[in-house]
Amino acid sequence: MKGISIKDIAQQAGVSPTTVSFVLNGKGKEKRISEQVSKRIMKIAAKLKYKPNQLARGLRTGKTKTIGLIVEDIANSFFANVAKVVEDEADKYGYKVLFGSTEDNEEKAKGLLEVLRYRQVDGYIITPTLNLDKEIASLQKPVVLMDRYFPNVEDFNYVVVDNFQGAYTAVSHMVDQGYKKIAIITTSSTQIQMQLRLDGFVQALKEHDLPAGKNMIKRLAFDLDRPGFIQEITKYLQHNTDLDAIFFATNYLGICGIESIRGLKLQIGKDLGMVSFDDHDIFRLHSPSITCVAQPVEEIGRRLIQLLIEELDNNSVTRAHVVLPLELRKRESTMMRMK
Amino acid sequence: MKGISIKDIAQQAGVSPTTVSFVLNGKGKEKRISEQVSKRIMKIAAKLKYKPNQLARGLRTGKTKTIGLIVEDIANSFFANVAKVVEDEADKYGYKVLFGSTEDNEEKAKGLLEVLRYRQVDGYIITPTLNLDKEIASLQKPVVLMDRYFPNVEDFNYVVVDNFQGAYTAVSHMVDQGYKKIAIITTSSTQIQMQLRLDGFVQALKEHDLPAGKNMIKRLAFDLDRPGFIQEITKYLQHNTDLDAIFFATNYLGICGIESIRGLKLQIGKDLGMVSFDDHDIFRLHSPSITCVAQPVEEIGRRLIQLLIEELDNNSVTRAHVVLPLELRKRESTMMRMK
DNA sequence: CTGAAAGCGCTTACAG
DNA sequence: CTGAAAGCGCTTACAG
Repeated sequence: MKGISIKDIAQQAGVSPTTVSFVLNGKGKEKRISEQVSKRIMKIAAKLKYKPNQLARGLRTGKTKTIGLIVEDIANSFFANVAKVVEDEADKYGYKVLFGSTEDNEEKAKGLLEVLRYRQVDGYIITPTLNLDKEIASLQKPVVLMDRYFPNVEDFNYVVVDNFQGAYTAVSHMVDQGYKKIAIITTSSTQIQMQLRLDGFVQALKEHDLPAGKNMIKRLAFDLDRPGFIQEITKYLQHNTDLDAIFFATNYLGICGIESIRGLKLQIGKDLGMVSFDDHDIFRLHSPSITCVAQPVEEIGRRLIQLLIEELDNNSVTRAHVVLPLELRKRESTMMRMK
Repeated sequence: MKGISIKDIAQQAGVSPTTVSFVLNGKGKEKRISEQVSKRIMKIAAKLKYKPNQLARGLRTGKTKTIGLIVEDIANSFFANVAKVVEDEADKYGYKVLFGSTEDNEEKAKGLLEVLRYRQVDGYIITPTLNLDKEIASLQKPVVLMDRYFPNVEDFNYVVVDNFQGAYTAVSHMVDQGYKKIAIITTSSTQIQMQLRLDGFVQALKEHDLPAGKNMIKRLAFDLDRPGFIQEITKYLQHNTDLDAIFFATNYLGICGIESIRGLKLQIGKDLGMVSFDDHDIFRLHSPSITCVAQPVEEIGRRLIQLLIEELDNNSVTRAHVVLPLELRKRESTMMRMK
């Protein structure tokens, strides 16, 4: 059970632990340890397969080389894909990732922050829930927000996508394709990313002089389960038979939307056009395939780590607000309008 | 930056750090600390929002309350879903999860083990790559394997599914549905879980007196990317036009299979039946929907943590080999045979 | 060129 | 009933 410690090496090399520490941390030259001694120490360390105890090091230095990643739901493909990139990128800098899912629940998020805090993580990547700004501000460590941010708080780094532009682009594309009565199905969340998607939707309708009244906007409680979403969407579609296209504000709404529309025996693209926010394997493979505005997952992950590492390494406190564009992926669900 | 330590509380309470430690660890009674003192300490700790430094505690006790989770690919929906359950379950016992993806690459896996080891994780859940048994055996901490195991090594706990039965069931179902020339598309991996799926496939064919020759088995290099898989599958199908059904041995092969078959303008279910190992949102939503044998993700996650915690808490060293059944989900891809 | 010593924040065996 | 002290394995300011 007991591992090799610096003491063991010191003993075998006939020097002090101090010297071993210097050499192993590459400070041999700086501290003017003789070549001989350095080599001897290195050799012994290698032979014994010495691995520094990160706990002890962390306790002493205050650095754990660990990043806390808080997402909404690690099982959701968007977050899982970002997590993968984050993991890879963090690894390049010697950091490991502790993760947790909030389910977008405030209390769960606070619990996660608390746990990560007393595990002394060096920095955080956080998909915040509502009202989490105070908690985050008290973290005293580098933080980068993802997916959403606090519109009233300038003081956090973040990497998000241009939700307004994404929604606007999606809806304009539908208009170009000949759809005229376009509704949005979104969640009841008042968070900024959802608000901006709604704003982009409304703006696009207005600019094209299309009806943008209340019944073109359907908000669903975001704590429903899949059958609940499907039921609600189905009901809405049944009561609004004059619609000719739907913009779904998240990928899971889009997926539930497909099931709802098919349940009603309507043909996607022909009877009812659709675009979803956020891509998903399903959208590419479904027939008809589903048009979407896709998030640049790779770049999101890379920028998150890049910002975090910058602050971690340089101790610089630059505030960066990164807003990445979305990409419209035109597919069959908006290509089959019979006009 | 500096947090509240046990010393601060001791000072304010006018007692020693020892006493504070006893009280805060619920050993007040056992150590016969007076009610008065205990209450005073608790109150001060609460007021100061004291959080024990896990690093220091870990250094002293050798326990970090951290589990290392090594999967093949956290972005793959199966592993992402298991990770979610593992996270939730671990949380119930006060454990956090450090994760990493191996890409089924031996060297990457070894690197991960090394990192987790010197971060002193208390236990491991590992999706092993080939030849990782020596490394794992040297871990000196509780380990539970998932998804696959080492057939020659009895000494590890594991939670897997009954791959043989799953493949056998899938193929038998196809036979029942009237398909007669059934091929398997699998990877070139020689790992046990893939071998058993192949064995189950062959066994089912033999029992039904169906051709089970070499050209009914297509193995693909597992390091191909998506277009590579699609190209290879397409080529295989073009050269074997007499097949009437395919069993795909993993969900990503199934997904690529859908694309390949559609690229060839064949109708799934009618021209070519298909079943995939492992369910996926896509299979449920695709039209036609895709029959699969599904893994019990929830139960896998629960059993993994249960086994690990058992060993962690009781220090018991029971060897448990859990083999869970798969569930055949009959869908349209095996329902449309014209006979 | 090298080392003794202090200290990070805990826990626990020992002493009284 | 309570506390002084040692120690987990490191790093680093200080001394020589």
